[in-house]
Amino acid sequence: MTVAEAPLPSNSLPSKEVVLEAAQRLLLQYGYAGLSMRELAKQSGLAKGTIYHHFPDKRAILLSVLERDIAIARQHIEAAAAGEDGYAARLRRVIATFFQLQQERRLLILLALRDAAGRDPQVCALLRRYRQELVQPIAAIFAEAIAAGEMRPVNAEMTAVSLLGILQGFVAQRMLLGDAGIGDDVISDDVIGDDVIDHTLDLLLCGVLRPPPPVESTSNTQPG
Amino acid sequence: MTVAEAPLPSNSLPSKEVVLEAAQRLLLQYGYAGLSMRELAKQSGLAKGTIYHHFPDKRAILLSVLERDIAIARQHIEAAAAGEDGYAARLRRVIATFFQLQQERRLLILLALRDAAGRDPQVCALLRRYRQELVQPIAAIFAEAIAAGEMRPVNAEMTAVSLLGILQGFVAQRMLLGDAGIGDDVISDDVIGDDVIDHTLDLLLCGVLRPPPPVESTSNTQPG
Amino acid sequence: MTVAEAPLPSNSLPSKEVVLEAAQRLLLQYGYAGLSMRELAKQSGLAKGTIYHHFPDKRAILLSVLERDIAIARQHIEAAAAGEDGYAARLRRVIATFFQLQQERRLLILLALRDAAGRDPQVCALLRRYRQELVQPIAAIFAEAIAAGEMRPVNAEMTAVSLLGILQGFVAQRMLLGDAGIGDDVISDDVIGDDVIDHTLDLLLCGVLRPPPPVESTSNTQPG
Amino acid sequence: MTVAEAPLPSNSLPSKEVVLEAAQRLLLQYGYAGLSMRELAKQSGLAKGTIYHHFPDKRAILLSVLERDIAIARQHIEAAAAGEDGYAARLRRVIATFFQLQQERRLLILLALRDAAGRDPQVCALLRRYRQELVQPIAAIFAEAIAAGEMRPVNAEMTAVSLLGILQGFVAQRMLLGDAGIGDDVISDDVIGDDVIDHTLDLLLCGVLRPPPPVESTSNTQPG
DNA sequence: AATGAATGAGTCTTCATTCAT
DNA sequence: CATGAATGAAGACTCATTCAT
Repeated sequence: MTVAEAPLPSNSLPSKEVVLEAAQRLLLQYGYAGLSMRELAKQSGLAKGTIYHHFPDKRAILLSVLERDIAIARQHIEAAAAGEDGYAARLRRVIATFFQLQQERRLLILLALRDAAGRDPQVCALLRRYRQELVQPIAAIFAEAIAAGEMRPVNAEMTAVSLLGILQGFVAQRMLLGDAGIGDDVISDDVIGDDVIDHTLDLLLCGVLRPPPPVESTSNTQPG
Repeated sequence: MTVAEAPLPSNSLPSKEVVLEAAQRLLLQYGYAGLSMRELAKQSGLAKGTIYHHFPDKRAILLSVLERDIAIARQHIEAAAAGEDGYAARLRRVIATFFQLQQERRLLILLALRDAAGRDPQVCALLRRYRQELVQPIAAIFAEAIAAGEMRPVNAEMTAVSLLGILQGFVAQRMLLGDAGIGDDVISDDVIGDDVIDHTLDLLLCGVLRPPPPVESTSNTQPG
Repeated sequence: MTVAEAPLPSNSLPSKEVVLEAAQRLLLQYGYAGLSMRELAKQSGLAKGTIYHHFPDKRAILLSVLERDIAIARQHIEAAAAGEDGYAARLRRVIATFFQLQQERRLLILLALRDAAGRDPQVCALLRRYRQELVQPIAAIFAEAIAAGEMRPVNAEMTAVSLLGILQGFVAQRMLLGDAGIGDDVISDDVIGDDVIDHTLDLLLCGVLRPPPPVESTSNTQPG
Repeated sequence: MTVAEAPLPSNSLPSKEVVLEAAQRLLLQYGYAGLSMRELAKQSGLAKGTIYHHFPDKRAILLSVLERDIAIARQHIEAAAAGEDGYAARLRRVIATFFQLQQERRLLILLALRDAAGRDPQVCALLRRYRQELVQPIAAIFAEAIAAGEMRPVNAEMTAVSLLGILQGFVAQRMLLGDAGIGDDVISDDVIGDDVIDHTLDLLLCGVLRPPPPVESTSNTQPG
């Protein structure tokens, strides 16, 4: 433990990181109000007091976890949204990345974090930032495509929010249907399959309506 | 206070209902783990012991609230989804009803209820039922429309889940952006406007892609 | 315990009183900061939670103890200060009463209570009231005597404060010199003797200076 | 910060002194039980561990503060009590010095220190010594004056204790009445005025009783 | 049906203290 | 001489729940 720390980088994470890792897992399972410092200490392998050496209080831990998640999520989503290939391909990457993040890092679901978050303005602000940093790169794709004349002039931001809603909906459904229960210790490995990705992209691009019979007009199918 | 309360049976709700009303509000604000029996008693105007006369424990209260919400939600959504008019009109009613329910009854958001729900199989089962009872009537619309040849042969259930996801996404966004914070005492009265409803229906029906030039073939618009 | 509560009035004190009794003893021993709710519960024979059923928090217990002490102290001191006999006799009663209160009820020493009291404006206010209610009846004696021409025109209130200071000084000395230590479980029974009372009254009345060569008799000025 | 601090040895007090200074302030504010090593470290500008380099434990800090206070107090009071001038003048110096010490050094009030002092025999012994070293030089004045026939044969030690009690009483009153609260950060600068000093000396010397109808002059017995 | 006193395990947090560096 | 990570007991206080009335 004291000698040659280099070869064991995974074992000797700085305590602060260990706490954050455990905290994210527990937050996911029990929510903020249900997160017990005692349990967090146990799972971190540290004494209760030690946690308070690194964080002033429970709330600060939530904020730190959120901050970290925001950074990771933005980085991945932005990378997925970028690219010079077609808009459909970029959207597909975003969708796949979202599901993958959910499985690998268990991030984002924190979007749904509502306990106590509801009362704390600082947490609310972070969640808003969180959402904004996800919405923006996706909205940018739509805006570009619309400008390029490849998409209809829909509201780019609303559309991005809609896409994120769809994705979140599938994630929630999977967690709910998971046989082991939400946030179980044993994380079910079943990824959200390609069928869901295909469906989502297809729906987003084309909608549900029959493509208009290419010969005559069907102009009145559009509402509003 | 004790005498002559009989003549007002309609005004003084049965205690059980009073508790459920208060419980729903508190669950919305603080989540399950954050729901305190003491606070529930105070808000119900009853003694703590009295609550235990009506419910065996805290979990039973959650279950009752969920049951009640399920009934109300199903009833409204089913009514909105029914009708002999066009599919677009029925979908529009569903969308509007969802947002309205959210504002009037504050239901549904419980979909996102995650604390302790994660550990309790009975609560999980209820949430699954909840979701199913919302998805089904919506999926039925899609199935009908597809059978009638008015919609493309998409996966009806996935599409219904997608629609619910979009709706939930907008609700979450509104709560997050509300200046008063999530679950605040003063519930912001701003409904989700017609623009959101229009956008959602339009996106769902038509997708984002440019409609193919109505003269020639549009076979290559579908991705994959 | 349930039947015939009358014959055991000392055993079946209402819990609130039991807590206050124990709290006063512990406050005396350890001060406010040193008062442990756990210890208080143990000494009260109640569970920790039960105490919080009767008092909202630790501070409220201090306030209640102070309130009770104020009432008792005022009542005794006022009774001692009243009377139609000579001023010296009344002062002597006040002095004796103060020492007796100290021994029997262990009150007043709370005058010296300084921990956390220092920070809490409400506690400070109570202590000021405490002091005022002791000072006033004593100062009244001096004021009367001065008006009657039986005492020199000294500042009555300052003189009362001075007398209380002397008394407090002897009490502090006795506690400090007590072989068992301050606030020990075994309360030393040695009262502050008549010699101290005599000394105090003599000093207060006559001062230390040699009386000017007496021309006439002044025999009745000296108590005893 | 680490380099070249040597040339300022007078400005950067030895750490031990810094700790004692901070400790005295905090003891005054919060008492012993309320003194937190964390806060002490912060106010000392040192790490918690460093404090334990200078003192074995918290109790030792209290003892050191007391020792230092005793030395300072004795030195000042003895100097004030000494002198070849009249007894009244020497007493007046003692009284003024006491109040001044209280304001400048905030010492002595520790006399009232009761937390944990009550349980620790060593601390009790120190407090007894403290008191003794204050009482003795004052009692000596009385003893001398009595021997010289300038004062009545009162009990010199009891009288000294009485005087200290009066002084302490005024100090307590000032702290209690101070608008800023006991031990506040902003120490109110208002000294106890000359009126209090005059009153105290007058009362001590002459008592409250009417001086017997003066045949000859006794003008020089009254101070001021 | 309703109450409020009572409980003990639980909450988050701070404590004084140790120790390797 | 100095640090900061670490600790486990203790701090005040809340929890869901029980029960006699």
